[in-house]
Amino acid sequence: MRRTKEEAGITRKQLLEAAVRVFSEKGYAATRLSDIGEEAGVTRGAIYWHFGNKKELFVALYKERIDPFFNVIKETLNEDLGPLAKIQKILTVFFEKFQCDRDFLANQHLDFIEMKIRNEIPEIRAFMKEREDKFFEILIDVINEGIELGEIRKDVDPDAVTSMLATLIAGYAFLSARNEARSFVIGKRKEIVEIFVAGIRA
Amino acid sequence: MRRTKEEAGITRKQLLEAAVRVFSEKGYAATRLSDIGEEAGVTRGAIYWHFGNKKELFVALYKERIDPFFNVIKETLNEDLGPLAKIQKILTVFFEKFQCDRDFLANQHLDFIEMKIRNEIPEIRAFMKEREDKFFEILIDVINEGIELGEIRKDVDPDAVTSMLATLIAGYAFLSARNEARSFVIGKRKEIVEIFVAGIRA
DNA sequence: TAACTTACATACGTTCATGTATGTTAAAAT
DNA sequence: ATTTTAACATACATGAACGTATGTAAGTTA
Repeated sequence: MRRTKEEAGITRKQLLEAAVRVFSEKGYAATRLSDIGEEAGVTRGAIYWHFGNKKELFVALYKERIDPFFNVIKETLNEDLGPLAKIQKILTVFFEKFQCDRDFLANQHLDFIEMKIRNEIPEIRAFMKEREDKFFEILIDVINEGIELGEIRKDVDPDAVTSMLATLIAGYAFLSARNEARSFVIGKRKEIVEIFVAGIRA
Repeated sequence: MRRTKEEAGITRKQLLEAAVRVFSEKGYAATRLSDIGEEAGVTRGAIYWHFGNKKELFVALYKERIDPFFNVIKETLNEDLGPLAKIQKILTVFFEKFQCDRDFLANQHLDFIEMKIRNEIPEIRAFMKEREDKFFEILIDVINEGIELGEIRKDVDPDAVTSMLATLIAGYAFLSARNEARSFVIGKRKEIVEIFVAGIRA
């Protein structure tokens, strides 16, 4: 039964992918390691071999998945666009990701779950905070730039704009995750972005 | 040990109150009925007597708690205000409630939990959808009124405004629930409302 | 090719929460 | 006053999931 290193790597990946699906469907506490094993076509033995235990599987998963999430922002910021257009695009891209990329959605769902077990795994807390802080920092810079260029109202608080962006993303993610058989909120993403932009445009 | 009917009613209430606290702290799967019992100063026996089992306890709790939630909106809508001011106030009241009223936040937390166990309890789904649909209907009317009165831009989609409102509420609730040691998003609620209103004002 | 190790599978023990069955006491009912 | 029953507490049975210990066959190294 002994697999090659390459094959073992594949199993590991399959386990992580299975874990995203099961965790995001059932939540952390309610998923059994046997569920994940079945999804991946192996037994729990494989999980204990690769990750040690349930908690560490989750942490590994979380760390692996969260960076691509933030990279969406980085990529958008590197494009050749004005500050306001960048802000607009970030929201748009996020919303579209939530709608199209089911894996991405499941990933965000993990964040909700993580909320619950955050107390159990303080390690994740710091990990997440670091990235969020950086995200906020960069966005505030962009908004300030927009204000200087006269694209964004001078009387808005950059912190507030960033906060609102975070609120919209979190809210949309939550409503998407509920997936209330195409709740019509999901269909209005373009218009929501428009209203947001109208609210800060100079 | 036999209590009077009055005393039994009190125990029931205390059980529900304990349940909100424990469920919202630990999540559905991770809370033990003994936890709730301890919080309420009784044993699990009392829970089984009053509610039958864990699932039905949650359903009872959810149904009892969700109506006051929507009543916040109703009350605001009955006030003597213009359409735009009503919309603004609804958001403001929600945000303030989330910040000040811990019980209110806990209720919203129940909604997060419900999301995950929804498949197990289809009964709740219809219950919730009914109320949300009504909420949306009323709001759309208010927005249309605002458009007719010239308070709100003629070119915004009332559905979109309502969706955005729901998104902001869900997002703010989520970020409040995370309670990231007063994440500064929470402090920007006034400004977020202002930006939203600016985005739809005629 | 023999010895060793990897990558799992299988079997086992233990914990722990649920639900149920039964016990108990005091309030209602008669 | 006695009987009944409501409102729990206690004890128990069941099962599920975790983690661990052990088995094992195939790769890897010497």
